[in-house]
Amino acid sequence: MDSEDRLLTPGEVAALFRVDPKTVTRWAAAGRISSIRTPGGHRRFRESEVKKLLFGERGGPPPEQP
Amino acid sequence: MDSEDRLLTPGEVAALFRVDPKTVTRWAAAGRISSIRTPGGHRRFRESEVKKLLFGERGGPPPEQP
DNA sequence: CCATACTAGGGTAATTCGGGGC
DNA sequence: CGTGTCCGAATTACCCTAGTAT
Repeated sequence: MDSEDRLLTPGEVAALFRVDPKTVTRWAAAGRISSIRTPGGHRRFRESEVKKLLFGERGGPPPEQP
Repeated sequence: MDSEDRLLTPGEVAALFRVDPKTVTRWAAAGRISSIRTPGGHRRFRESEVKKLLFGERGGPPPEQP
């Protein structure tokens, strides 16, 4: 019952996708990924959303639910 | 109808935004978030205010309204 | 009153933001 | 069209000690 969506920083997401943090920011600006902004203007991304995109939602996601 | 504004500590708010507790304190100092001070000088934040900022953007707020 | 966890404050390093151009 | 890199500016993260909260 862990429905807690951890928030990741642009650098974290960029490291997962092997891209530049700036590219992640572009995805958020293009609306391709949900983004939460801090009062300071920095973006945070949901780990669930990122993981879903990482697996392309197709091919065979890791069965984390025995 | 829950008008109960629970008070959160800087650490709680920081965990929600995935930032450092010091950063939350800085937001209060900058007037970006309402802060209540304890007689000792520690800050407390309203859960309603924090959640409003958390979902101020778009993403998918879980409406827990049974 | 004692003990533990957390917070305030200042200062410095790292990261992120925004736009522009290739 | 999308990505990586440049710049300057802003925001955030981690270091420390002392005081507060429970």
